Amino acid sequence: MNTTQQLRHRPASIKDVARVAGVSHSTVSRALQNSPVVNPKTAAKIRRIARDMAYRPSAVARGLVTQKTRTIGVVVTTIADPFVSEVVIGIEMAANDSGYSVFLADSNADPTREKSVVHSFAERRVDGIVVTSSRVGALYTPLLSEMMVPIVLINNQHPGQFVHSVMIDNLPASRDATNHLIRLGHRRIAYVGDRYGHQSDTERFAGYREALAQAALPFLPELVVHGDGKPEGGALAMNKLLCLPNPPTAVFCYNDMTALGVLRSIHVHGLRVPADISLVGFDDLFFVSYTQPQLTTVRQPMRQMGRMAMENLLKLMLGQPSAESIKVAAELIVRESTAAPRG
Amino acid sequence: MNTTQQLRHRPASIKDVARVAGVSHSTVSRALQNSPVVNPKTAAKIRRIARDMAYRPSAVARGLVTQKTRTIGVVVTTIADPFVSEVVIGIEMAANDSGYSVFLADSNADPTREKSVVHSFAERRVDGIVVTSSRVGALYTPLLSEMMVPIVLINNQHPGQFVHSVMIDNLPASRDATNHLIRLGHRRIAYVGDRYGHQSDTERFAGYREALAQAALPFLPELVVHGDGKPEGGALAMNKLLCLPNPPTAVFCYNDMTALGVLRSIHVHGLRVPADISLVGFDDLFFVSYTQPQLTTVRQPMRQMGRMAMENLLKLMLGQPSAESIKVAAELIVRESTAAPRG
DNA sequence: GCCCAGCTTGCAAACCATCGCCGATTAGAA
DNA sequence: TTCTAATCGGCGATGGTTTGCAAGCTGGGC
Repeated sequence: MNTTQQLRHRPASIKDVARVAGVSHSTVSRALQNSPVVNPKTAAKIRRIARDMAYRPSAVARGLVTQKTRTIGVVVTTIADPFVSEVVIGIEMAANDSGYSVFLADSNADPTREKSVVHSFAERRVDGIVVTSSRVGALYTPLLSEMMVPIVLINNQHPGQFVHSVMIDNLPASRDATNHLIRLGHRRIAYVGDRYGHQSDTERFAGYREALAQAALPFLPELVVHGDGKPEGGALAMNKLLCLPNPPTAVFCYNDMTALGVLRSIHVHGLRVPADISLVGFDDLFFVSYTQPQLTTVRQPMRQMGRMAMENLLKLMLGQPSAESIKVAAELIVRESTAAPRG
Repeated sequence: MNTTQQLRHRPASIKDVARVAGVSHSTVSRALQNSPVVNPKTAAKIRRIARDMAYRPSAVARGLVTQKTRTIGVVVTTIADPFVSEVVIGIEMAANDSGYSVFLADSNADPTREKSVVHSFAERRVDGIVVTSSRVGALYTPLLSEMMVPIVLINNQHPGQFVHSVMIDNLPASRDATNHLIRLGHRRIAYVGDRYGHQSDTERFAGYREALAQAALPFLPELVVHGDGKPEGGALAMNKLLCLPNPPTAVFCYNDMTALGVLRSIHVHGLRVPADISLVGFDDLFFVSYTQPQLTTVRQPMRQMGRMAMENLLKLMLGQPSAESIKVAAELIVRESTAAPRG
């Protein structure tokens, strides 16, 4: 049952390899880095021995001398959010392509956790940080920049010279989505937002208003409600809308998770999508092509955004010039959940 | 735009703190570890100075001398799978509670990636590894054990003294789910599995057969099809079942992702759940309470399983005795997608 | 007034790699 | 044969911590 004894074994060090190969440890180091100064035959021999001994250079020792860990930290509110996990995949793939490993930390939007996450990243001496969080706490950013490490924010912006960002171009995306509903003939279009104060929400809301204004439709404050970016909040918010004396004929949601709850609420009230109410989401998460009906939504290239964030971070870490803020275009995906209003 | 200059700044080292405090660096080290041998007044002073200087001990230097990195590696097929991300949350929370950081790596079930992931974990000198993968490649496990590092597998088992595991108790869970359908009066119950050769699939299939046998129902091979653990595969598999001259009246799926595709396929064919066909999933992912209808499924305590894996790993790393294989019970959650067969 | 015990604190080694610098070996040319 | 230069490889410092050991200082007991 207990295997402690064998597990205590130390991995081979560069000196072990050197001893076996009959050379100094510096030569081993150079040979394994394909340095041109070491004799090809010696190098080949060393490499063979290293392979046979299953030698793996210690990244921790290397990190100590080079002062670079080739490690990045990724902070997310929760990896359980499908949007977040898609982004993380993009980050991780790009990181791996460049030989970086990623530390993952969930903050759960808890200030205490956020603080401890940042501290732990600081102690680990990560070379850079990517933050995917709908909200970058005021308390939080100074902490981050104090580390003197490049940071890239996803779908969030923050003044500060240490902090770059990759964002979806919310305004036109949300304008397009709202326009789509307007063109179908809807006049009472609701907006179900995220919690207050989140930047993406503010921008998407602005796009919604802009589209209404351009179509000379009145803005009706009672048609704007707020969820929590999750299905539960969406359902609750939709319940409110359905209690209105004159409910909306179409609903534009802050994101797909919210739309999922909204859809449920509509069904529970015995109404149908899109016959009674049209519905548009945001993100294009995997499950929205499997809801009944399939959801019309705004696609964010999540993996690509993750990749771009990492590539931006890489430039930052190498001291190369890079864009302070990258905006990426979203795409409206029309599926089955939107139609002309009844009558 | 470019901030290289300031970013090149080095974080304070223990010697910097020592210089300011007018003591040796060893005293600083001891003071910050609350060692009882250092004078309380000196310790307090050192701690204050360290705080003011925003000193963070370097985990990399510490790792080099202690030969422990307080770091674990987590390998997953893909973090985009909601089952996986829930498990990872559990792992991460438990890891954080004990001061461990986690390296995340997606393998995408690609042997080349798997190999490079293991190598990178080896170089990083992780103290332990958790693997959440439906399949632990034959190629893969020897690589892992060669590292001489404790490993915990989730929903997977593999002979080997280095490898422990946390598993859902598939057989009774799947028997219960099938029995639920049998009790409702179904006699033609299909099983939509994962790809061949995955252990969970084999066990869930066994539970299904056992329930049929106990109820003296015939086993009908044509009612067993295989997806890929994802919605796409589920939809394809269900299409096949619906082409049968005598299609099933109920379907038990390997997992919820598969069930999502199955549900879609049923709708596309103009049939309804549960009126025409009953449907049972497995996992209880967040979205199955938001499908139409809400899915009856088998709940796996995913976060808890992640936590247990980490706690088991912790014991292993400390050389404490620990269970080789932990089985956790699943729970059938009856919702709206199951009913008595028509007629 | 002296010795010794017991607190504190400092010294130095060790962990494992990288890399600048210098010395040694060898080959080639004069 | 000897000198030069090129090629190859070793020495040792370095990075930031932990920790065993030794030494310094203080104060108490005789």
